[in-house]
Amino acid sequence: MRLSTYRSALKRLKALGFKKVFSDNLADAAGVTAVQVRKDFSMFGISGNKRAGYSVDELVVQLGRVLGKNEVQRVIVVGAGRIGTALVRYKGFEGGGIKVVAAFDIDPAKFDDKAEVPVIPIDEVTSFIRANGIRVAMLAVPEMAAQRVSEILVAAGIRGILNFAPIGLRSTDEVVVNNINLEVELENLIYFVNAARGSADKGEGDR
Amino acid sequence: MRLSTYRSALKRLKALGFKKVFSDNLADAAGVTAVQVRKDFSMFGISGNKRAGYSVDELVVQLGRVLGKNEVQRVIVVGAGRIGTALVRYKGFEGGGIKVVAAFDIDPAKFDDKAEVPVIPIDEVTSFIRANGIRVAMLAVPEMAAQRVSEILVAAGIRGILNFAPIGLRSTDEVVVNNINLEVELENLIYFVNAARGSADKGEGDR
DNA sequence: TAGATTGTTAATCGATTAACAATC
DNA sequence: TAGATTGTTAATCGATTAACAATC
Repeated sequence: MRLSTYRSALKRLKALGFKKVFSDNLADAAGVTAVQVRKDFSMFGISGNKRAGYSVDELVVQLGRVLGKNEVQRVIVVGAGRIGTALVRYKGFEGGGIKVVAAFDIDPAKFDDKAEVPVIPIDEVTSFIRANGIRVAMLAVPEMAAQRVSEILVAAGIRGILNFAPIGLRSTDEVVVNNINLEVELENLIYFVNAARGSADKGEGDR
Repeated sequence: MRLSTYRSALKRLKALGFKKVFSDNLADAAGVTAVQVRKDFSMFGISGNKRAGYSVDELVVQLGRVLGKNEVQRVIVVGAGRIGTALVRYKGFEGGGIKVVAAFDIDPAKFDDKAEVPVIPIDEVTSFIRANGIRVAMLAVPEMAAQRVSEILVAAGIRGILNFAPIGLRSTDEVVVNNINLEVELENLIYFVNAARGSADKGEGDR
């Protein structure tokens, strides 16, 4: 599913002043081929104009529709360590209709009720999720805690987890998990770099 | 290329006390099927024992060999903001033969020569890369700077970039790029969560 | 031996690409 | 009209899975 990637690329093209885009502009910006763009769009009923490509503004709306961007998505961050804090402050979410509404931690030294994004005791995460109808969480707790915390989140009603703990959590019927394991990503990259060094193999960085 | 994922899963199993693993242990831990594990292994000439699976210690060595883990990989972090700092301090790299040797930033307030991982002026990144033969960098600078900085890195000799800036950099003959766009990852997850809500569709988090 | 497991060959599935018709 | 572009059908490619032989 590359629609989010297209949306991200489209925002950049729009910032550059594009009013219309052709499938190969988007392909370039997203790192795929023009045919892939058109095929992906047609699968979601997004269509352009034969000779004039796609209107940027219309495309923003159409991608937003498919991706459920009509309303702001409220998410929480669990674990207010360095990665958790970076996620709370991440600028890239702001323009994208994603709002981090709270962070949770076990360490009292990190609690902060007054902050723009409050840091709340982890004990209160279940009631917070229920009271606010939160469905998506970013998980940035230590490896040891990840499994247990994720179970608590799912029990409370979380249906999607973006997991930064270095332990592959599994998607189930109840929850969709997207794992980002930084060591795996970096190690994989190093593998391709080394492979490229030896052979004339070009190699591409995963995903 | 899932070998890094297997290696990560294997380390966890080892920590749990496993001396031997079967392909389905690894499959479980890595989130794939047992046949995929065996096929992947056989493609890289990694073999086990018919009735006794794989010796954990031997497998560690064999995966290490393929992944080039005989020597410590030295990497740099470019951009010492919140994400950059989180990467510098990331615990998960330590056990994995990856060492962050320096961070770079443009802001003098962040410079720190004495730190365990020094923060060095970005002006010195080219000479540092050349002097130390660094080949891999993690890029965590603002979107605006990402393209330009990446060109500087490649010119200096970097051959692999793990890019956290929200702009898709392209792999070329000179450099392998692995992009991690947090907004795209999260938005994609939200899409699957919403899809699962409506239909009985289960959905899986990309990659 | 019977059962469990690896490793491989062939079949299936899904995704990408090639080719091209439609049309602005 | 000619040329550029979309959208789709069919062909290709690669990856996953099914089936099973080998063997500890």
